Amino acid sequence: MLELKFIRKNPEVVRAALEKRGVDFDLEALLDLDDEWRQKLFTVEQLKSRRNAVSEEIARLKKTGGPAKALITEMREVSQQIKEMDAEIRQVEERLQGFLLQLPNIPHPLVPFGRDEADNQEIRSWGVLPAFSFAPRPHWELGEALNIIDFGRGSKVSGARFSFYRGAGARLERALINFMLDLHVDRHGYTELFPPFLVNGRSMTGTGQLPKFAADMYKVEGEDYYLIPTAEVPVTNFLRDEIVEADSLPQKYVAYSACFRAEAGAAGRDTRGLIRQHQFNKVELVKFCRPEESDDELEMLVRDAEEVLKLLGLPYRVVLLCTGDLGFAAAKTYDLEVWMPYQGVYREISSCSNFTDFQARRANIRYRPAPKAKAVFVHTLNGSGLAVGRTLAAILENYQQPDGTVVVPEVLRPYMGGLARIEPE
RNA sequence: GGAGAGAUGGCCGAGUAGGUCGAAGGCGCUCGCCUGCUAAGCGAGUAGAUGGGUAAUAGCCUGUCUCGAGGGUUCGAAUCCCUCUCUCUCCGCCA
Repeated sequence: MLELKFIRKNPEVVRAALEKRGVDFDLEALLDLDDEWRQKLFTVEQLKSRRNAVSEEIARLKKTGGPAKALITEMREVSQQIKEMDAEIRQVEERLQGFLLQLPNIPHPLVPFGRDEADNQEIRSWGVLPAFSFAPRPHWELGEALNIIDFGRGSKVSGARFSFYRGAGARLERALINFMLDLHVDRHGYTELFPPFLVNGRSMTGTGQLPKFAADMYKVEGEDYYLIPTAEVPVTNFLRDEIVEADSLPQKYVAYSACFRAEAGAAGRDTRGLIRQHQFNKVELVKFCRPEESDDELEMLVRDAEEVLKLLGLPYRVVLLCTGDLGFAAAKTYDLEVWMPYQGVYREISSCSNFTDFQARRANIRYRPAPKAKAVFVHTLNGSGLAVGRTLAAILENYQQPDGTVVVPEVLRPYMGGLARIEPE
């Protein structure tokens, strides 16, 4: 959410941001509404001021036995007016709030202009693409042949885009989660959280999923519970409505969670394999920091996520999203894309964003720069570190052998009971 | 799920026969004084949000709202009524 005052004073900045994003938004309507709101507010506050003054006067008169009758009658009238105006103002505020919640964040100045993902900028790449003496197979074939992933039973038990991991597959998934958590906790200094997987509507609004993206999420029927699409939601809302200690910043958290996505509108894309599932596992990194730190913190966040891929020996590249591809709440985003040999493309495996104060304003997370100073909004950042299902898929494809077995990356073996190679059972 | 108790400022905690209560007191914090240092002591200050005015960021003046949330009664509500949420205790159930 942007600050109303900021929009009021810098409408051209907001307009330019919307244009860069290619977003259609009726800024004029918002500004008109703001005008209307302030006018009404001023009028009703004058009435209230009078009522407060006269009420005191009445109290005084009653004490001294003076005549208060006429005043009371008059105030009855005024109170009625106030009630009506308050109702009007509430309506205007609701509409105003509706507008504000739909307004995306302003892109960081360094974000390249572009229409869609084709205009994203490659920043750097790492690793040597594996050379195969045979045609590399897709991870879903490998997974089924090795009997470590079961898509058929997943759709029987739940539906399309659900799956079971089995045997070494289940263990590999778990190994990846533990490996990532350990890395970020022990080496990168994050504090581990294990969050709730169901959150309330207020939390979803805090991070920006609601009200705009309700269709992408699962909701528990009849209750104010949503299945989280990412641990970003519970972890960012961890500090909601709080004023945190200045010297506690930056605060860095890492959390494993299952993630649930309805993926409305994605039908037909990536129908096979682990790439796009309704439920998947992810290890998420979340940071809260001072505004002046967030640029650097984003760079460090990306490095922390990259480290996972390096240690796993998976080739990847880092891409800076252009204005048109940038997410609703993000000011700047780097995607990490891992090499997928079967399709011969890089696929997103992590998305690392600086949300500046956009989420913090919605979620009301602040800190005091100095002991007596006014509390200001922190900056929030997050990034996958990494999406586990996609990582497992990448391992299967990159580490596959001519005989269909898959070599387990060195760093995961301690987590796999020493297993060095996955063979069919 | 059942029964009961509670929700007040950064924290603790007064305040219910409705009217100078945005709120006593304490702690904490800030500034100053005092003091070889530290501690103690003394004095002053110390909620947030928001509209308007003024001021080239600070600040200052002024209005409004906020005592869990929402609604109601009333000229006037922290105080009365209704609904909801959360917390605690006991019971039940359960991993």
